[in-house]
Amino acid sequence: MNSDLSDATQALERAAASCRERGASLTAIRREVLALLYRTPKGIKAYDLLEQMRQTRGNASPPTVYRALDFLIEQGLAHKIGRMNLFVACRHGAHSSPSLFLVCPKCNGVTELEDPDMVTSLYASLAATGHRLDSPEVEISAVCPQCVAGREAA
Amino acid sequence: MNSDLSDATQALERAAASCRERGASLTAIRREVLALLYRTPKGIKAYDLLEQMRQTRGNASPPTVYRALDFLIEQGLAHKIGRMNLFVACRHGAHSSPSLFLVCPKCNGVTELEDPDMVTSLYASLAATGHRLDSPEVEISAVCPQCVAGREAA
DNA sequence: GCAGCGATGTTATAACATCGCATATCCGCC
DNA sequence: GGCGGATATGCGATGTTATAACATCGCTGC
Ligand SMILES: [Zn+2]
Ligand SMILES: [Zn+2]
Ligand SMILES: [Zn+2]
Ligand SMILES: [Zn+2]
Repeated sequence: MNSDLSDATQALERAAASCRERGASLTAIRREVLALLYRTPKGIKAYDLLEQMRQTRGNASPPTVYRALDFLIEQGLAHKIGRMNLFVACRHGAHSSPSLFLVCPKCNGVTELEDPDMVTSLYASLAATGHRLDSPEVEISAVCPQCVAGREAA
Repeated sequence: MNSDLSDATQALERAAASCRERGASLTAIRREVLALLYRTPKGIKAYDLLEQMRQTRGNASPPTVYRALDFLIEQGLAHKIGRMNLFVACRHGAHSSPSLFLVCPKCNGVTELEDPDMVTSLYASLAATGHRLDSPEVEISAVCPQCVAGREAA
């Protein structure tokens, strides 16, 4: 049975609720963008997103999608992978602990990984040099399991 | 006394030697770009680099600098910080172990940090999910010591 | 009504990066 | 010296990613 759809719907409703709690609102545009992000778990580029948007909203323009993305990132609902100019939905409602973003150089897929031990070690390293961790996004280039196996997924 | 200059000169000569070992050649353009990277340890953008280049080489164009940067990155002499579209010289001749790149969101400065413990922990995390580390560049957003102290360096 | 405000529409442009093809330079070989 | 391939550079155009600037809409409170 089709649980993906209802999963996505539930996730959208949770997202809307968490925005409301913070006094922000998940408007129709933002909701559509977030839904598209949910549909492409490996990440999507802003202009591909724009193209998708235009299918239901002919007048969508770059600011339309960038504004929605900025909002979603502010709300912790999405992340940007700078290395690849790729945007992904956050897999963890709203996480306080940083995530590792594993970017596969073969298939360009992104995997979000939470790992408390890593983060502990990370904090220690940074503290030792006087730095303070700022964002929840740590980008790492790492070949994904599929591509390690040689299957070179799309 | 002015040891920066001779340091940079030495570094350039080491770089040239390591290129030669690999059958590559550090040509005049590439050498100039690398020298500019050495002069801006916090990282520099491609088009700022281009502007600098034009002061001594009026006909420099975007491909001029991007080609040189690609070469330097291939040779392990420079790194790209995807998050910021910033390029930095590698602080470690040619390093096999990955580095952490701490990008300060206040001053946009980049610090390259080698930390074996972190890397060990990182390998463990990745192996646990079937990933294999690919590139020597791990990007982390972290406020630098100067900015932690509130000095908001340029 | 009508200010105040957040969101959106719209146009243009800034900023970053690559392509394609011609020319030049180097180097080993005849 | 002359040739041929590989590498490097010049140069114009183009492609890709992101933001600036300004107008407008729709709601809420007064
Ligand atoms: Zn997340
Ligand atoms: Zn992959
Ligand atoms: Zn390095
Ligand atoms: Zn700083």
